[in-house]
Amino acid sequence: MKIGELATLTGVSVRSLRYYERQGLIKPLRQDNGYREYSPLAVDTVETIKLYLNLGLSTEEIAGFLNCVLKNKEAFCAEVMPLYRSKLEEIERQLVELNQIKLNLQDRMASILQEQKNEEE
Amino acid sequence: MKIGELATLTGVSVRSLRYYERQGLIKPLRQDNGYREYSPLAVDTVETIKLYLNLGLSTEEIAGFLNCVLKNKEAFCAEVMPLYRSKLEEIERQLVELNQIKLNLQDRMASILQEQKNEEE
DNA sequence: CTTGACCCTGACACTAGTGTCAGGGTTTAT
DNA sequence: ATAAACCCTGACACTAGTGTCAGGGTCAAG
Repeated sequence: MKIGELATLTGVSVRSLRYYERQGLIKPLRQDNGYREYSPLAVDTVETIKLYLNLGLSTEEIAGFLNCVLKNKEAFCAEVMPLYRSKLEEIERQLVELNQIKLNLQDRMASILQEQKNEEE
Repeated sequence: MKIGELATLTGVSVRSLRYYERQGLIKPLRQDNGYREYSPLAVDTVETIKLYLNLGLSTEEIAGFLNCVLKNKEAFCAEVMPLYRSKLEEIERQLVELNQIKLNLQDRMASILQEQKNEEE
């Protein structure tokens, strides 16, 4: 199939499909006229890419194990687990940071409200 | 004082001080030789900028109320509260999203571990 | 045989703050 | 008077994925 068809089937833009190719995630054949020719399996590949992107992995990270997970169970691919671990740590760091900001914001909002209440008297 | 001195006093890089100026946050005078000349009050200004940056506000947002909060109590500046509210909402959206990713990651990690345990048998 | 829909590559823009370099001027202390 | 340390502006890089445009080729239906 051609790129537009794959885009429609997967909900991923043509632009992004070309980007994934450049990142080494998917390697379509080429027709004589230069058009990309995707196998029907490419739909699975793209769905898999979407799944990992939604887990916060980058295309570069995904490139490191995509071939493996397309052919095997995830548990078989040794690259995956360390990546999940470090990604989880990263997420947790971000959660801590965001929660701190949230608390600070709430403190300051409470102070303002209190201040305004005092003014009214 | 000159920019290097202000940088040392505040812990903010010279580069960033120039950036804050371009963003309209601070307006030093100029000496005859073109050097920026900061008043001692600039230290407070920069500390205030740091405080708001740490709350997740952008330089552009800070520019909208910095003059006011430098001269008044924060509660006096009407621009601040709506900004805090929308920033808090944004933070909460991000927290939800990150927590979802975290749960998904943990699920997948658990699946892999379970799978590997099954393999051992 | 022409029009519209599709495809190609390459490139710039965007976020937002910071690092860093080039190329050049000034000041301060030796 | 020279070297070190400081200042100036302007510009590119970086993240990471996507939008979008330019300029051009291809294909299918009328």
